[in-house]
Amino acid sequence: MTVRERRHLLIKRLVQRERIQSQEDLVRLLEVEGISCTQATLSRDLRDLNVVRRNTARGPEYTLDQSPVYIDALRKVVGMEVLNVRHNQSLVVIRTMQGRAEGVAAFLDTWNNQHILGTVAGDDTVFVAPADVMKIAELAAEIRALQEHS
Amino acid sequence: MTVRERRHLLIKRLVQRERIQSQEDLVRLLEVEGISCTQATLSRDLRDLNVVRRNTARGPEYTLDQSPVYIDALRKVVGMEVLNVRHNQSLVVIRTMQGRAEGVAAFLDTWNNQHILGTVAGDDTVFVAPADVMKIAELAAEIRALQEHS
DNA sequence: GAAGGGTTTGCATACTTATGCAGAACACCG
DNA sequence: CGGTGTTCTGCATAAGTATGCAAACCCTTC
Repeated sequence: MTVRERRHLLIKRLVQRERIQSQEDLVRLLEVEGISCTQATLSRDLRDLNVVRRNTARGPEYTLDQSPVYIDALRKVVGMEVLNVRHNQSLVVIRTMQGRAEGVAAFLDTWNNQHILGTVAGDDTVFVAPADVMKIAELAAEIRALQEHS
Repeated sequence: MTVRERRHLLIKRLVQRERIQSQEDLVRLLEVEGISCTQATLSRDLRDLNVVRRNTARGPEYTLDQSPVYIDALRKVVGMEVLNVRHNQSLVVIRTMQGRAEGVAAFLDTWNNQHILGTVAGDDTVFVAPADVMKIAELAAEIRALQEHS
């Protein structure tokens, strides 16, 4: 294991456990752990490690960028709840497990898919309004694709 | 609607549709849309709107910070799949809907909860190893709390 | 519509992060 | 080992972001 790899491991740990508000903060924390490097190196490390600087109520804070992880897990879970996906000329209708429609709709709403205008959920049925009725088959296919990941 | 609110709406739209690599980029895009302001104002807006600068393969890029949204949606969905949560002195055992254990475990793994050491999933059962057996009741309670959101 | 109090903004600049470049460290080979 | 190509790092500094302060703006109330 190279110096760089060891440093990366430690950065990942620190970033999850400590509140790090700047790269200089991190330089100091690493120093305490016996690893020394400059801010310039960390700038590159953080880029490579996919660490983002988010703005929390308590000021800036570096954290691992987890959205890609979350969305994958979500797809997995949601995919299992979807029983079938059908559509007519203007609406996609999703049948889900009993009581799961709301959860599936919540996912679709945050999915941020440009083809989705909006959703409404009953108990085991979700209506999805397409942004463009001409692309409705395409949208249905994208939703069906969710099932393939489960 | 105030100038500020209008600008915020537009920022949210732009940030989703365009590739914005710096606040100066955004100043220019807003200008095109007929809204003019300085970088300083945007710095404050982006903080307030919870926009983060992530490092993509194509360089820095501003996007809405969606992890809090995703995690909420996830909790909602996962909460519904959990039937009950019990524990002994060293393990938390979650019973889920048939076939849902894997999804629940995937969530727990990405949940990034310090009390969780690891998980294994069967078909309708998840075993959760606590980081510290002394805090196991606490961990079980946190997992149970997931159900309350659904 | 003037006074008063809170909010928003731009300016100037402090602070923070990113990067070109040159040298150091490393890895691979003969 | 010694040579050679690659990766990594620090330095100096460019590029980008945040912020104190004063002025502008925007409500409310009279």
